[in-house]
Amino acid sequence: MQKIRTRIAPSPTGDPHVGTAYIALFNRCFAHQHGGEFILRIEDTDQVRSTEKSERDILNALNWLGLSWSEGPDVGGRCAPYRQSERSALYSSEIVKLLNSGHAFRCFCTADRLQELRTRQMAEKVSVGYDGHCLTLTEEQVAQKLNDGVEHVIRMRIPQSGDCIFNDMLRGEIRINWQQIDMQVLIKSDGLPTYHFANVVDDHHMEISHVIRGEEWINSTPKHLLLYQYFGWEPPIYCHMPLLRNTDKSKLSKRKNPTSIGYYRDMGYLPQAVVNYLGMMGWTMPDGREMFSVAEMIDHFDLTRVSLGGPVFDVAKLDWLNGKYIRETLSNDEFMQHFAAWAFRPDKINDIIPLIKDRVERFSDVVPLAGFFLAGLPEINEASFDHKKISADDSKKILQFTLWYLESLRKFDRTSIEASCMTLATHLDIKIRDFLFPLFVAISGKGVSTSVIDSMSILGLDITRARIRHAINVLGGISNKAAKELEKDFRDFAQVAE
RNA sequence: GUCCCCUUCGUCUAGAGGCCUAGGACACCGGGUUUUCAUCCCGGCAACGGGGGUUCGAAACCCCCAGGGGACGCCA
Repeated sequence: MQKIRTRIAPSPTGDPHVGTAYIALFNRCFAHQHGGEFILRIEDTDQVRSTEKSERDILNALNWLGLSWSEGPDVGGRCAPYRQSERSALYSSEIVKLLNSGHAFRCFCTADRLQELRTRQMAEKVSVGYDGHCLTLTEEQVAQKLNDGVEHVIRMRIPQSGDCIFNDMLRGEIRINWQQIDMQVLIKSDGLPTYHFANVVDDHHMEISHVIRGEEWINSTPKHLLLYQYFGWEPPIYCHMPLLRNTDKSKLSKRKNPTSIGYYRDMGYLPQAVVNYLGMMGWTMPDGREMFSVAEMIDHFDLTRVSLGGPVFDVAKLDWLNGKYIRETLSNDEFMQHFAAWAFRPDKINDIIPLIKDRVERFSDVVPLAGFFLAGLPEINEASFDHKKISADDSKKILQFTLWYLESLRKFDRTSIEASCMTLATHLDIKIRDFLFPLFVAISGKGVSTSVIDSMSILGLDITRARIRHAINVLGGISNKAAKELEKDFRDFAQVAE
């Protein structure tokens, strides 16, 4: 039997997401249970959004959770490189095969034409997709355009009729009509492959035997299968996992939930508790045990026993589990060590000391002054926001705008946070000291504390976001209607600011 | 809108046609232990989306409907 190899293929375009960890966990368990290998590949074909920092953060986060891999960009391996941006030569040589066999074609359509086409299809209520315009080009026309250096992409051909039938490990037979499938772009005009192309080429060359991924990919599986067929390669076995959900059942998102693994680390969760919790999303130990390690999970794992209803990520249950781990698995000594390592991270403490030193007369002043750096959500209520100039509604608006603005920052540091607050205060025509008041309350729990801008940069975006959101909720939250108006306001402002 | 996937307590889930009067856990409520609180222990509340079949028998199999979710990018 072929060796089992699975992979996690994150895209370094944002914070390390718990959904990534969830899929990584199941891939790793499946591979290891069968004596196979679990590898990590970075899918950074989006030049605009991919960042080195994000890649670093994702690797760190997965390592923190103990979800290690045997091959990857950091550890190498026989299929190196493991970063798609370093595999361009391979994609270039592979795409030529499809071009030569006629399974792929060059498309010179402009973004404008495509947009117009999409709009028309929407209006006519037919399914949207590429109309095959460039398929009619003669060889001479194509040669001419290439000669003229016209920007273009490469698309794949799709059968006109019939069904694509494939088997999903969990869901059985899935049948999708080819007419539903668009002539997917394989190579973008920047010369880099799209996910669909790079993914298939790499999975083949990296000998991936089982593709375990989120169910959001079901509809594009026909394209992937077709590529395997065009190349004459044997496709992997597919397994589409259910998606983690918000409380309202929508796909887990940072707008509604803390989704960053960094948040759980900074809030003082134990990595083994977080992984354990992810392991009980869609899966249970055969004996019903709820507390188990990854090693125990691997011993008893059965991928086909995954249940398909999208599990709601319930922080309350995670809290219970984490408490259980702290109480039942840590000795007093281990508790001390873990707590100290968490609370006194040198980088963090080094930044905090200068903020409090001038304000301290005795060491006993430190906790009242800096305790909020180590706390979760501050204990605040509506009255905490009483202010002679800033109303509760003003506070909500300031908090929400700040949150949106901070989330759009490429870099979350002192300087950019300060600049953001200044810009927003000016725009809202509020004095900066008044503007910062609700932020002081949201972040430190009090109207007076160490510099709130420094505090936010030390706490990091994950915790800052959670506290600001908590403050908005304490103030009664924002109704859908109000949110719409605020969003419009903010968009107008953001345009001016740019 | 089109297509695809899904559907057991509020939430995570057990359930492979008779062991189901549907089990466990979180949350919630009540009680006990504890100088308080928490922990811990005991108890309670609470679900098979609806309708048709198949079968001696359906939570489980089939069909229809409804609801939820996802996809429809030169994002992944």
